[in-house]
Amino acid sequence: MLWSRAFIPTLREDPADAEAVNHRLLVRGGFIRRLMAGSWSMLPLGMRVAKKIQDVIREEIDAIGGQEMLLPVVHPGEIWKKTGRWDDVEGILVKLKDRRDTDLLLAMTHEEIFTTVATELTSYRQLPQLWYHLQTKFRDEPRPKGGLLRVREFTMKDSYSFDIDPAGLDVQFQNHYRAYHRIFARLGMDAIAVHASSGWMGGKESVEFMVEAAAGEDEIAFCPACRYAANTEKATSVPAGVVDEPWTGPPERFPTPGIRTIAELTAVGGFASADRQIKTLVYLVGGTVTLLLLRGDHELMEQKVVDGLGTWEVRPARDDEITAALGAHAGSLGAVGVKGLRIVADPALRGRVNMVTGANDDDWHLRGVDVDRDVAVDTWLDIRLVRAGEGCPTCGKPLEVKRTIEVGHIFKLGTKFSEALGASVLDPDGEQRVIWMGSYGIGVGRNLATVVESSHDAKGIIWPMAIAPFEVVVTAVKVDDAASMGVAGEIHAALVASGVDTLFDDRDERPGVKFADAELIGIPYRVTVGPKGLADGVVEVVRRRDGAVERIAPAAVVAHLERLVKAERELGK
RNA sequence: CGGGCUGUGGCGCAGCUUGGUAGCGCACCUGCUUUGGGAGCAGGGGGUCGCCGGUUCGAAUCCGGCCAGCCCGACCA
Repeated sequence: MLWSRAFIPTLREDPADAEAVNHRLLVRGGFIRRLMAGSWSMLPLGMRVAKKIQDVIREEIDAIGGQEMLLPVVHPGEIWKKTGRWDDVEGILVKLKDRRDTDLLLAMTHEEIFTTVATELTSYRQLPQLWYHLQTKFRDEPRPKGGLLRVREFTMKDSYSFDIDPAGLDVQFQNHYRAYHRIFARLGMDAIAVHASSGWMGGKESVEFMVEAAAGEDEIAFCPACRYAANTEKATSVPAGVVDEPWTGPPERFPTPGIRTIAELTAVGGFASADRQIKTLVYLVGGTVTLLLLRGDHELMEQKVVDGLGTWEVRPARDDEITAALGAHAGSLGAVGVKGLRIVADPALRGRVNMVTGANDDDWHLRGVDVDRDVAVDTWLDIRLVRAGEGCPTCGKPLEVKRTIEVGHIFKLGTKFSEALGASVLDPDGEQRVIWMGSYGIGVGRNLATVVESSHDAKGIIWPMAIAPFEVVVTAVKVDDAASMGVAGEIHAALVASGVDTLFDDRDERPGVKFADAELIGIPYRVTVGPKGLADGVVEVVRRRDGAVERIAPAAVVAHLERLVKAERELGK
């Protein structure tokens, strides 16, 4: 490929609206352009990388028995009504109508349609099956951001497994678990598998694959000692214990004029450190006013409430709802003596005595509260956000909390979709058996972006060989020097002939421009050909990763690069 | 959905307070000189100033509404 003929619109300056590294570098390097919020055009360079990522994914999914298909991106609403998701995922699901006024939707995922295809399965002899496609999804995210990290329209590889029983599902799930690790390794990323909340997928068990990155939106708890890892939506930990000073009598009221926060209360009297307070949050859970109790220094993880109480309708109560329920304002709330409201308490409060909490009377608090004695807890439920430094739930060593990007997610779906859509087979005994399903997703663009987030420097992107848009760029320093253009052209042709993906920078630009562009777009090796080097009988091979330079005879350079490129392509395999 | 900010050639920005000929840098085109880390000189092309309405003799500028985008939060495989 001649650079002079290629459409690679690099920008000298960062786009003004770009914050995330991948956003800055992919736009500046001419890989992508924005059409609207959360919607990006893939330019030639971006498409080259995306294709290579897709090829890696195909190879690994094919290797575990996947069969590629392509399912439609516009679905009839009818099928989604059968599984309940037409109504359940209100918001990000885009609905439309055709000319006959039929309800349609834009696919945000493909469980319904793969399951519809699977209704043709009739016998256990046909199982297991593993089907996948690489297809567009559209999710009307409330807030697209971070370049390619959170978008509305994107390409995803999603695979779906079909088995006669849970044991078969386990096998396919494990196969994906291993295939996903291989995929991320080949993309040059170190992915951590974590237990996750399944969200609206409604599965029984799910594992997310997370890559550490500052631009990430998820946090995971991670134990360096035993490798325990979980999304903080689900992670548990052993908080440092607190030794309570004994208190025998009943709770005692004390005045706290103007005190509204945990921090302010710690200063009153010196007996109410945050870990000796009970934090009382008022929520509406499934329409019911619910008190959520936490240790004063702990934070609520709402997703745990959603998962633990089994409803998506979870929101903080409004001020008027709070005063109607408890007769006081936020800042003076407590659960002592409260009747008729659901009370959910975090286990870190269990057995605690001599605690401080609000008296449900503005400007008054209670001390000497014995949780088990004084609070009518309906449900003990872990609703606490894990923090760095707390004990690992499996080995007790201190946990780390890392900011990460979710690059893949695998779900054990069970029989939810097959039951709703009637996908079943006859077993050896002639009995009708509902098919056990799993679904497994990897976002192509998000992975592309995550590689950039984790592999770049001040000059630009550093692509791993496996997915670099080009593997080598041959840079002619002086295009009106016939000798060096001749040598550069020969090297380019020979590299292409030997199967190396090579770009020939034949543009009539100053060397500085050419070097800067090559570094920005992140090509792993640059061969610099110019009169100065040729006078010494050499060309230069510069490695993008660390800038290492080798001076080498033109006649030897092609074989040398071919060896380097082919070795690096295999990294991670 | 709440808070903050921004919309002016392809990109980055000034001009708006105090209404009166739309400007700068980069990029682009032509010529000459230059050429191993984002060149110099000269000439040139390109803008409904986000949209609609209002005020005014006159609006990029003032007022109102709307739209779009970014950041924080809520939300969210």
